[in-house]
Amino acid sequence: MGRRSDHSREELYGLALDAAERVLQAKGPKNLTVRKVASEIGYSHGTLYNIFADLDDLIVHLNGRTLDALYQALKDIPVDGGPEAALTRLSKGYIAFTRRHRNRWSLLFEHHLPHDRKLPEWHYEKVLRLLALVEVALSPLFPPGKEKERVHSARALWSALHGICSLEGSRKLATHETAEALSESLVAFYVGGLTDAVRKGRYV
Amino acid sequence: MGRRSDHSREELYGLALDAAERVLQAKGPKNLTVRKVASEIGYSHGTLYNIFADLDDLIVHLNGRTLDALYQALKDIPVDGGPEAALTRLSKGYIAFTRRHRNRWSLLFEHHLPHDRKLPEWHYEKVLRLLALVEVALSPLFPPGKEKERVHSARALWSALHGICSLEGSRKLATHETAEALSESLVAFYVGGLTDAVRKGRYV
DNA sequence: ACCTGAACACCGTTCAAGT
DNA sequence: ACCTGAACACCGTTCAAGT
Repeated sequence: MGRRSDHSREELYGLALDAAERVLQAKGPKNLTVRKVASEIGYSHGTLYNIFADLDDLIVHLNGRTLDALYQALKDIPVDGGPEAALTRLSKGYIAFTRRHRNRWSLLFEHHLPHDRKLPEWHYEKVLRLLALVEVALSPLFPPGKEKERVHSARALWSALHGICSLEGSRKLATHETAEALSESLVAFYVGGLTDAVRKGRYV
Repeated sequence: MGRRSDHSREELYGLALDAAERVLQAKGPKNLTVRKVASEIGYSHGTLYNIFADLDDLIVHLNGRTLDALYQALKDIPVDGGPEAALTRLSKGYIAFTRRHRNRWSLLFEHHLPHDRKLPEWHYEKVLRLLALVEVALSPLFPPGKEKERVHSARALWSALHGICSLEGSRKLATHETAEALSESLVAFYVGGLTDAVRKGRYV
């Protein structure tokens, strides 16, 4: 056969990732295959290798879109009313996203590149943009000069929330505490302890 | 061909899981295949289906062993010196385990059964046994009658620690905070806030 | 009763051949 | 320049056939 040029390279890129998201959402990570994505967009499987280096590369780009979608879901959440209120709202938004997009969110964290390959720089930028939202929510607790401590707390809370959603989704926690309940108390006690430490001048 | 009975069914079960752990540790989850495990123990791949229902079933049993190994690694950690000290020691033990057995630990949490299948009861018992260690460490903070609140806190801390180790292992946190540092401050502030709340009679 | 290996329906990846 | 599909080296799973 040969060139069809029904779609430009950019269109094909978008179509492929749209199709990949549909397959992922409907059939789960195990069924996200090069061949299914190709057939979904009406091209042969070989064509996908013109757009992506391989399946790992396709997934990395798909995960980039998931990070963008997560940012869009969280970026307009108000951060007034103090750290605890702000972080509780952020957590609820995050939890809602993981529930609505369970498979996309799972793939984001459960897909691993081979050890000799690294994620592109833009992946980390997308993550940092999300972490910045947590840092803003925490900022009332950290005076200028304590940026490193604020970053540290944002990482800790982000990781903790990740773990809560991860175990809820995988149903491996052996009980039925909701992610909301766990994160709410975690945020409350963590911010409580942090506030107290800050008052005494003890950071991290 | 036919029966060899070089090994009893029980021996075969143990040999297969030993081999699976070796393959997993050396080559990662993606290379943990029925055929590689079978060839590792010198049997044809068909034989594994006499011992396990399928690959998922083999992995569930392998994960059971990982939970046992984790329990063995944590069960003798002293819980004296107060909740913060005890939880810090538990966290360090947990983190060390995830580092030493990265692939086994990843498979434990990243393997998912199809939606219509559920984990065996003994899996949850093994998880509960681990959570009980956290509950014991927390017990000085919870008087009799507050068991539900203690369970809740143990779940929250366990999930949070899981998230910290998970993101560290996957290198998706975009920074180089160690799991030790994150968990140490998390435990300190969480226990600090919890202690304060308890003093004021406010649980969960 | 247990074990084998052919057979089947899938994979990811490559690449000569076509337009 | 782009696209196809055969080819290859793998998978998981089943099961008739052998001992």
